[in-house]
Amino acid sequence: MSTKAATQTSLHQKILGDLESQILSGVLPPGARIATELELATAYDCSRMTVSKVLTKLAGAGLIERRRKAGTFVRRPQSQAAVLEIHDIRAEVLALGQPYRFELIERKGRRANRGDREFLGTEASGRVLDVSGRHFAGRKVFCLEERVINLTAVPDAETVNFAEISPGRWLLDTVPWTVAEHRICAMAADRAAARDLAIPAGSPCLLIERRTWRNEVPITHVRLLYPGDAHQLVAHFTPSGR
Amino acid sequence: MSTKAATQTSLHQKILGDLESQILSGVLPPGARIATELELATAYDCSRMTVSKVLTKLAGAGLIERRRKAGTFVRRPQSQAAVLEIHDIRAEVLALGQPYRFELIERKGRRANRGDREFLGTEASGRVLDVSGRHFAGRKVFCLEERVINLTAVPDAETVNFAEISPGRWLLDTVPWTVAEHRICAMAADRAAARDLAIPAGSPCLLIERRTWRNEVPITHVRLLYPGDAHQLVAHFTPSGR
DNA sequence: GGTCATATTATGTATAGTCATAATGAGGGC
DNA sequence: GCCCTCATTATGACTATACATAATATGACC
Repeated sequence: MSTKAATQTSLHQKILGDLESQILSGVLPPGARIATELELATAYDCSRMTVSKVLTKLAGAGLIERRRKAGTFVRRPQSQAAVLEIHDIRAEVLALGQPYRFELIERKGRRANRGDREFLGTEASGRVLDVSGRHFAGRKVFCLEERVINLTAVPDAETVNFAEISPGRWLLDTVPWTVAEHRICAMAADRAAARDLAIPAGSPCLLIERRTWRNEVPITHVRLLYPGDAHQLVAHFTPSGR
Repeated sequence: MSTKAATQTSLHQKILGDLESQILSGVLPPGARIATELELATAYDCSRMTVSKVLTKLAGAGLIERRRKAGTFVRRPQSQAAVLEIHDIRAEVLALGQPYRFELIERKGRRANRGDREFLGTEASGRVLDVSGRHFAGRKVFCLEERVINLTAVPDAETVNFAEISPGRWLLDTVPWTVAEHRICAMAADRAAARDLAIPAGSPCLLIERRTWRNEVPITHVRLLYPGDAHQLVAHFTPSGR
């Protein structure tokens, strides 16, 4: 149609913004039917492709639902999903303006036992590496780490000196994960944990368990224990992905 | 899997899958330059638009970075981000196969005080509504809720009977949020909380604080206290958004 | 009046081009 | 050498079109 005067914001951005704000402001309530691609295309005086791309993006962000023949509908906000950023511990400590240090407590290779098998799956007769250590922020213990590494998947781990580089950091650089599962809960520090964290036994702690895979192959299982109120996870959410 | 629909996966999906696995498997390491759109288009014998859409999607997912003239590069996995699903408490309890009940403890309107002001911002002289209650799973207390609702933004809340519908559910249906911020930490139950949760004082609890806005306007601030080990947050992550 | 085939409609995928924009690199003038 | 200009290049935005696919609406037939 019109050889558009490309101003600062692209038409794509404009349509996206318009629809987004209409949905979020309630002008288009959940369940409402949005104009068809063709109607929007004529309304904005552009081609259907442009509108289609915008709607595809909104659908990907979960704001709308598209059904062939039926049309496009505003989705009811259902399961609230928040993007939780899990930072590298070293970066997190440095961001607080404190000096970082990792201290290795123990490190030993062994055969996988019954407990590991649940994570490692059926083909579970291989060796694993136990690594535990403490992350320090200044003089205070920031977090306690207990890790099991699947040596079948990551044989190189056997020869790494984890006193120099924390296992989390090394793994992240060496074998990036493709799938991760986190479990977060509160628990009381048992005697051993209390000693390592230098807090009273029974104090509340935040436990983050993370299991990571790389292409279906289990890589590592880590338990991070943070002393109670000292640590906070912060998750931020804005709909439609940015 | 062998349904009629699955006979031909779209070219879009194929290219996306190919690139994704090449990046995740390390064939294309971080920093590596990906073939140009035109090269990929000829390689897959398709138009540049198709390749471009795939790359746009991968860029949106944060797997790659695109720079004009320079080309497209594999991004170094940086801040690990996990998608944390925060479910509706009622749905969560029902999913456990337990009967759900919400019990209102207290409800009272008042003027915003200094503590609220931090959240409500400068224009803070309005009224707020304090609501507290308990979510039950069967006979056990599932979670304790303390909420502050900004009555300036949601005047209707004043007349709702929260003994019938939990404030969280009502707000979700009435004023969907556009931005939410979560803070998660562990803390010991104080005497009042211990009484309401029917657990010993000092037991570890998981505290989730959530503040939500709708178009820059603060809506509500809620503290959810879960008895320690009873509750787990589960976050799952797969790169490139599905 | 109920069932099946068909037309219609709206989205989904893909093409082959145009023009715009940003960054790089090469050459020219001082 | 250094700065500036200009051509090159790869992505970015968009068009107009085509055909595929899924779901609904319609109508013929028994």
